[in-house]
Amino acid sequence: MTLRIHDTRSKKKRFFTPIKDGKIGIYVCGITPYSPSHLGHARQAISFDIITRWLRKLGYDVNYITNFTDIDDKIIKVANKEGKDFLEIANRNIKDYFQVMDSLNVIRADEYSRVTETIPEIIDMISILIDKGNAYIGNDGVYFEIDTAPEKYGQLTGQTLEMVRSGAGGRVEGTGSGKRDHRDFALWKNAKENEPFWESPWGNGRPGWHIECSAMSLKHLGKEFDIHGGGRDLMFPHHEAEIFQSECCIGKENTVKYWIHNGMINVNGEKMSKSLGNFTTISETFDSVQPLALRYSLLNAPYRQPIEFNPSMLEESEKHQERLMLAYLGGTKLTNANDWSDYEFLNSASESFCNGMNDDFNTRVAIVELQSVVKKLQELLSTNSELDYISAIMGWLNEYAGNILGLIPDKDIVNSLLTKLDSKRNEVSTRVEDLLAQRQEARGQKDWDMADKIRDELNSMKVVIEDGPEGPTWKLEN
RNA sequence: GCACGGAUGGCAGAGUAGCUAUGCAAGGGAUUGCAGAUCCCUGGACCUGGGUGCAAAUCCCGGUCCGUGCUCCA
Repeated sequence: MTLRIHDTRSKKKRFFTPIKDGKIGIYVCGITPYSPSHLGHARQAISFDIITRWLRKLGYDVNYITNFTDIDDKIIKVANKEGKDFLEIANRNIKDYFQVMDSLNVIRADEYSRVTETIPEIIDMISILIDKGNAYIGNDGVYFEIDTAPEKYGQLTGQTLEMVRSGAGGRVEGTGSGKRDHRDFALWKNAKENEPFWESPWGNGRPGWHIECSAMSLKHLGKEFDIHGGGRDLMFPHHEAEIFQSECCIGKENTVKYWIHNGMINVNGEKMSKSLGNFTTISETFDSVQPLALRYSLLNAPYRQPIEFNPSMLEESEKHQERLMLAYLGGTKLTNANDWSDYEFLNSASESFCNGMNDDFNTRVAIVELQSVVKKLQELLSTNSELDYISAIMGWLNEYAGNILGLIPDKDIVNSLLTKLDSKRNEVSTRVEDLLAQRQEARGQKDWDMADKIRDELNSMKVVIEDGPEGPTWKLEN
């Protein structure tokens, strides 16, 4: 089965073929770093992390570019409020972004382009648009004139000029500013007092919201590239504005081959967003859940579906992720990872997994396969037999749960986890074995009160007892 | 209002025509003194009204409800 991708522009799943053989350019709209990252950002980052991981797995040479919009009204607002430089605010939040995304096992993009480092390219692009007659200079900035390319309206959202012209639900902003038409959008905003600015042929100012992505994708990926991504909420106006700017500037249509949009995170049926104030930051979430469990829960639905966020969904993921880790650590202790091609069960799991991923990156289908493989591993571990099979499963897990889904931490972390567990275990081992022997004696005499008392004591040492057919075993709570 | 998308068991969530999704939760069983972990089994769903088909959760039309976008947003 070959890869199919749902393309927002054509509104259907299309078989994927790159523009250039073997190479893929992908640009994803990043964040405006005016506050710490919330779960919506995690969903976006993880969605495209999975997409690039899978494209690479398919053998493509992927160039993954994303950005920080590090100058913007909201950043300025926060900066003024705190009496700090706008870049200090941006950098602080970018630092937070990297920190949480690293712990979510998001592989870093090849480039994190920044608006403040792309000003010359942005100015070039605006100049071209003015020269070509697509943009005009208003009294407070430069604007793109929609009427110069009306056929490009509604490319992603299906809206027509007339619809928006006629009312937009009564929420049309007055032209007010230097705009000729309320649908025109700013390419360059003249600086007001006490605002950061850059020099330009049109006076001191800064870029409008949409132009930076057109300029940055052009700068890093060229005039045409394969995939442009971002959150669903960016379809309009942001991505449609990009289509206007890029296509008019470059003089070509369809400069992006596939448009990919990830779904939103909902809270009580409503989109999580900064403006509604119903957001949970990623680092907050880590107080109650392991980072990889959060990752798991975000992969538990296909990237385009909305995800309803609530505590029980996190609990369930935590359970699954813990089960995966316990089984994985158990296997790691016993044997090394190995090739799995001799095992029919694992081959068919791979096949279903890959079919799911090739069907527009359906991680939910992939996770079902993962669950069945983990179950198999638990089964083998509980009987402690078939080491060859276990090592084949470990190989499978490294590839699919690790490299593709990113649910297994780095080898170093796994090893340190194991040694940490071991050393802790050694620390308490003598004492535990001693108590355990006493408990066994009590149990032999059917002195259940005594036995349970000892068990309570062990529990208070964070030691969990599991009585089995071959006597009790114990482990440390993490 | 307009555009786009969605409606599946208690919950989460796959599935574009015919065959058990899956997981969590629930119930039963194995194991156990109890507990836990693990294993086995069970029940339970396709918003609504029409249509097409031998056959529809799946395709078509109408309705209802919900979400997103139309304003900053991942």
